[in-house]
Amino acid sequence: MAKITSVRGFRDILPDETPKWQRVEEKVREIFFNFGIQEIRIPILEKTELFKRGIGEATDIVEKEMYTFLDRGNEYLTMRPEATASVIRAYIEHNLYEKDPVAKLFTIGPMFRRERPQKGRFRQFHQINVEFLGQEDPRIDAELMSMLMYLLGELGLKELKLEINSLGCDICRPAFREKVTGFLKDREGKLCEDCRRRLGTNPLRIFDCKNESCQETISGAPVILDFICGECKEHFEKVTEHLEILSVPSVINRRMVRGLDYYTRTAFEITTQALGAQNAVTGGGRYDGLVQMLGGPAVSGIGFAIGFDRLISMLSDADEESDVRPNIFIAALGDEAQGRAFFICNTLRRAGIRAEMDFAGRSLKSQMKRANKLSCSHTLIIGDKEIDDGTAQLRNMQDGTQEPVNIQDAGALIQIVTG
RNA sequence: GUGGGUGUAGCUCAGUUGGUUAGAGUGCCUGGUUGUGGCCCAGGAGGUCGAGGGUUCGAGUCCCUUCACUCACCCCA
Repeated sequence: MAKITSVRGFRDILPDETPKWQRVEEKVREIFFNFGIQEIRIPILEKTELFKRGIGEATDIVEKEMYTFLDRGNEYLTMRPEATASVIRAYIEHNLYEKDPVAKLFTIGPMFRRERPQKGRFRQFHQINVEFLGQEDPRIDAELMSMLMYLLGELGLKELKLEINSLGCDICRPAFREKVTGFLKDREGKLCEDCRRRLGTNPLRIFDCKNESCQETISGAPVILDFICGECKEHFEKVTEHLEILSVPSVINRRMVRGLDYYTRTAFEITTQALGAQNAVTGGGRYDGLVQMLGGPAVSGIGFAIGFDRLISMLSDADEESDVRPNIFIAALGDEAQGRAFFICNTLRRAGIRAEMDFAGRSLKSQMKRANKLSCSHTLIIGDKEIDDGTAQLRNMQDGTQEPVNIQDAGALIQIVTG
């Protein structure tokens, strides 16, 4: 029979790697708890309309990357390409703002985008997502980024670069957009094919183009920071000011724009050299109009998404500490001893001790080898001799010492093992 | 969607100008002790050489097609 493989861009995370994921998740939860961020769990499938309206029809994500299908109920559904829209949808749907105008939420889970896979990019990938809703104060922006840098630092990441920019608001961005479009229209011939297309769809993205000629052209273009309105300007200044107060190093990247339409004012990105071409570990920003756009009240918001897979790939394998909890292997010789071992093994597990045994009737030597491989702290040896006198040999695998223990007395055994 | 690279044992990889039975290391199993792990030694299992077609007396090796993986563009986390 031919093997069935996983779907392209969808991968298995094998037992060797899962402890790393668990450790990161544990740390993340701990830090979020201290910052008062609560978990929300949202569905993987949403109505397609949610993302069209939330992320923007003209974005690459919606235009060509979503897993969208017609459900049997004749309704278009989409596997979520990001979490923010869903979190906001839930926030509105359950009237969470009536209960508490301020909400700090996180969610962790898989996202789906049908892109060509490469290093740090999968079709199913995982994000750690945080949304702060109902607070417009620039100190919130600073706090959010500060926490993020702290979190990544705690996880052991080094040489992170926090880049920030302001994208303006509904009032000042359209005017700026026109300015840029006008400027570039005059120089259209110097732009690459993609950028000429962007000129009509999303001209601000041209700032991100890596093509040299485009960069040269755009270098003379107006920059959004020079055009944002007074309020946006003040907001941005306060953000940088409070980042400094918290000693969070950041650089202003006047050309950074983001690929999702909902961002307003503060936009940021954290990059690292360690990831290859897909160098963004985290991206985020403010989205003051999104809640309303999705049918909710006028509530402002800011959030970010950490690329979980990318984060994991940056963590060295070396700093993974091995589990030192007590761990016993029960080596049994003969049918009767095996029966005995079966009972003891399961009793120990219920008493909170990790216990393993072998059912294949292997030689003692082979069972010892297995105990060693599983890095067991102890091995309990039960054979005919032990059945006869009601004791078993308990071997300490570190120093090789052995002592007899009463196999009827599980309590005494547990005591020795847990030391 | 576009371009480059790579497909040989569970894993990491050798394999010469095309030549007989395709190798190594590691992992796995067994033995070296009648009931004792790590180190060492010996043996064993494990491969449709990604798939399909072609050239040839003969293909892992050359050619074509295709698929997968991978890196980059694009875009993003």
